[in-house]
Amino acid sequence: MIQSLPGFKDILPAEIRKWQFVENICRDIFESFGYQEIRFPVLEKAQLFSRSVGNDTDIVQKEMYTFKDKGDQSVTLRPEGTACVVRALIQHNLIYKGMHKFYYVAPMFRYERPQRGRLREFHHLGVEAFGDPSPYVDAEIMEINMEILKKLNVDVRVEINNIGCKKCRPLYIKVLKEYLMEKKGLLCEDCQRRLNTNPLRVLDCKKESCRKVTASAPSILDYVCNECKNHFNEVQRLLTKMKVDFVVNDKIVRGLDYYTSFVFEIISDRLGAQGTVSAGGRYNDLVEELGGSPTPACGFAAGEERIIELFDYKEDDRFVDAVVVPVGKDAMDFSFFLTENLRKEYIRSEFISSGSLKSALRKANRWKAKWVLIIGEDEMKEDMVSLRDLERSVQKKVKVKDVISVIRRGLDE
RNA sequence: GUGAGUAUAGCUCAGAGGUAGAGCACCAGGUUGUGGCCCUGGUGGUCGUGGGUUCAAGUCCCACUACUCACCCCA
Repeated sequence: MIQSLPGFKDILPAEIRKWQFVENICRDIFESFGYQEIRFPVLEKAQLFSRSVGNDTDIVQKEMYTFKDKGDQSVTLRPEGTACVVRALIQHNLIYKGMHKFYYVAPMFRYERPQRGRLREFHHLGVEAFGDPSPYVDAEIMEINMEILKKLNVDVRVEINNIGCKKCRPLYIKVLKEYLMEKKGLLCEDCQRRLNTNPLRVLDCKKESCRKVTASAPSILDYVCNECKNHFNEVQRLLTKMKVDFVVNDKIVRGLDYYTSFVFEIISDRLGAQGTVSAGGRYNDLVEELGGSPTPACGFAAGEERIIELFDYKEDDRFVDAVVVPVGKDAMDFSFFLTENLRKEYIRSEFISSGSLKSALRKANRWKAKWVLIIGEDEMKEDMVSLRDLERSVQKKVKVKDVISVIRRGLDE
C-alpha cells in the first residue's frame, strides 16, 4: 500500500466543515480589519528564508525542505509565510500601490519529527501589516487574535515580551552570555552547547536545573533601548485597555531572527507539548534586509491544526438533500432527469440506479437525506412522485411540477 | 537526529504455544413498493514485513517498517 508521507495528512470529508468554519471566521475577521488576501508560491528560492528567518535558526538549519531543481537552483518549500509576503511586497511594489495589509491561509512545510500538534505539512492563518511603526498596529494584531479566539470560544493565555532590536539586542546577548558562562557547570548539555550557538535559547530550556539558573539571569527588559522600551510600554498600555489578559514573559525567545521589540505567543494548555496556537510580533528591519525600502511591519501566524483541535464543532453530516429512487425499469430515465432538475436548483441530490427500494431508503437514511422521491408505475401514470420526508416519516404524492417548490419549502424549515 | 510505546476485520479492541474472535459498520432477508428500532443470516483477516526457536507461533526471540507520544524546536 502506498501511504502518505510521514507528517502529511489527508483532510477527509468528515472534518472538512470544521476547516471551512475556521477559515471562514478568520477570513471575515481579517477582512473586517482591512486585510487583503494574498497567495504566494509554495516554492521559493532557498535564500529567501536563510536571509529572513535567519541562517542560524533551527528552521533553516534542519527543518527546511530544500533541494536543487532541474536548473540546479536551490529551492525551498516555504516553512513560513512572512518572508514570502515581504518578497511579494517588494517585488510588486505593493506598498506604493496603497496596499499594506495582507492575510493568507496556506500550507507550510517543515521537516521535523511529527508529533501531536506538529506536522510536516501544516496550515498557517497569518496576517502582515506594513508601513506603520505605531503600537496601535501591534494592538490591532492582538485584537485580531482575541477576536478569532473569542468567536471560536477557545481558552488560552497570552504571553508577551520585548526582544529588542538590532541596536540593543546584541548588548543583552553579550551580558547574558557572560552571566551564563559563570554558571556553565549548572546547565544541561544542550544548554552548554547553546551558550555558543544561541545563548537566548537557554532562556527557553524547560529543564529544572537550567530554569534555576535562568530565573535570576539578567532580563532583556533591562537592556533594550529607549525606543524599544517605549514601544513595548505603549503596547502593554493598549492591551490593558483592551482588557487582554497577558503576562510579560521575558524568557520568550522566538525561533525566527527577524523579530524586533514586541513579540507574543498565545498558548493553550490542552494541546500537549506543542501548545502555541498563535504567535508573532514586530519585524521592523526585515523589509529593508530583503532589499526593500525601510518599512516597519508587524504580523502573526496561527496554526490551523492546533486551533481546530481546541474547539468542539458539531458536524452536519448531511451531504444529500434528496434521493431519487426509481421503482422498476420504466421509471429509470424519468428519475434520472428529474434528479438533474433538482441539481439545477442546487438541491443536493442522488440518483439510485440499482438495488431494492429498501436498500435505497437505507442509503438515504445513512446519508441523513431529508427527502426521498419514489417514482414507480403508479406515479408515472399520474404524473406525480411519492415524496417521503425521512425526518418526519410522512409521505405524500406531489405533482411533478410542484416537487421542487415543496422540497424547497421543507429544506428552509 | 534521540528516546519510549503501539501494530490482529473498514473502526474500537479481546486473544499470553494447539482450528482467527467480539462489538460496531457493511450486505441481504424478515415486508411482491418503504429507512431508523428489533430479529435472523452473510461478506470481510497472507494477525505490519522478513527471519529465527518449536512437532506446532497472532502468542516466544531478532531485525526492519509504519504509526503515536515525548525530546530538540516550533504554529
